[in-house]
Amino acid sequence: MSQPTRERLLDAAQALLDDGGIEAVTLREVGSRAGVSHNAPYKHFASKEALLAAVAARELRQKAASFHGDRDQPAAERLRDSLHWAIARAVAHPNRFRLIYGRWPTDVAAELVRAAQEAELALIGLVAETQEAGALPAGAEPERLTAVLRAAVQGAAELAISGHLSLDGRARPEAVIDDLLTLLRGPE
Amino acid sequence: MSQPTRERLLDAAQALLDDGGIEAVTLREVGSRAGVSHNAPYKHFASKEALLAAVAARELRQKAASFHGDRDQPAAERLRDSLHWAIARAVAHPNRFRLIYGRWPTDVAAELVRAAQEAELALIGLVAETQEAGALPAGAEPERLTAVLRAAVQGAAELAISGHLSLDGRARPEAVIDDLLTLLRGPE
DNA sequence: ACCTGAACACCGTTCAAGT
DNA sequence: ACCTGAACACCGTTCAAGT
Repeated sequence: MSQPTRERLLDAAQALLDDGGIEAVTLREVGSRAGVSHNAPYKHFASKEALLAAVAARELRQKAASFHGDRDQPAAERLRDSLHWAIARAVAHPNRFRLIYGRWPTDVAAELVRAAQEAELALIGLVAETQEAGALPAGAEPERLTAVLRAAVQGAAELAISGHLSLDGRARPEAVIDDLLTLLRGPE
Repeated sequence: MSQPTRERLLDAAQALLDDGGIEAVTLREVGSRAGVSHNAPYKHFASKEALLAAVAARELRQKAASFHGDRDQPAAERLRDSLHWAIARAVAHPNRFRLIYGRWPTDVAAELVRAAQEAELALIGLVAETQEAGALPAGAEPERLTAVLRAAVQGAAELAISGHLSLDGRARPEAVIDDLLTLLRGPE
């Protein structure tokens, strides 16, 4: 109750999103759960879409903040942990994942990309370290190698969430990433 | 006009989806474009969701049908073409792509997975052929190698569509797949 | 500065009725 | 078998008004 209304609105929207998907997020229910009327959100957000964009941006910032890892661990392990963490997060909160990468007007999409930049740069650094440690091909540009890993993580997470990862539905998305890392490490 | 109403409803829904995203698909507009009333769709589909599921299934079947390729080409080229085609299709019709892999009740999701099985099996066969041709690691199980490639394709397409593929937005998703294929081919 | 209640246009769905 | 028009509950958004 001591939280400001804006934060309570964000929390309520996120909880509704997690529980019932995007169509469960109505301003009337958001307002009700935050203890205000159904149009009080308009005093804090320009529209329902702006409220959802704030939820998405908050999730992206939290993702970026978790990309530091133990400095004691080898780079290859930290990289693997980071990629696994991203997948676990997507599987744990699939509707947030869908929200972030869903359909947005261009200006909102640009803001979300900006919120993801910190995590992207941290990942590129981790990939470069792993290359130096000999656990990834040294010849490849870190940016391009990172793009390959990010695409695999994104796709494995989305296929797992939607049930398309394997025909029997038993394949685990983390195993796909482990296979990729093993294959990239090479035969030697 | 000679088309049955059911087909006209599907076409109208797909056109609205392509043009304005999922929120532009209203039964009133679908009916109007198909030349019927706003609730005539209920005589052909149980709900709006069932109509959208039929649009998604149709798109998936078309995807499967395009996975044969020229028998004259080497397997590695056919594989690369198939993966590029899947990405190009997603970029050309991003809202159909989002619809297919979006949030569905479990029974609908299962039906969509079934509609994608044919394409999945064809891809596994193509990967196995490419392994035999020496353009992919021979030691890996074709199913697991296919899962890696599918995840990368899915993720590269989604990141490209949402603008998250690269910070400057100039990276192309097809290049990510080419990089992956080159890396997997190995240093020899 | 922040909130409320009424109102408006729009939507998915149901239902009784029509051919 | 296929379709229509009215009706219902619900939604995002706007607006005048209140503290």
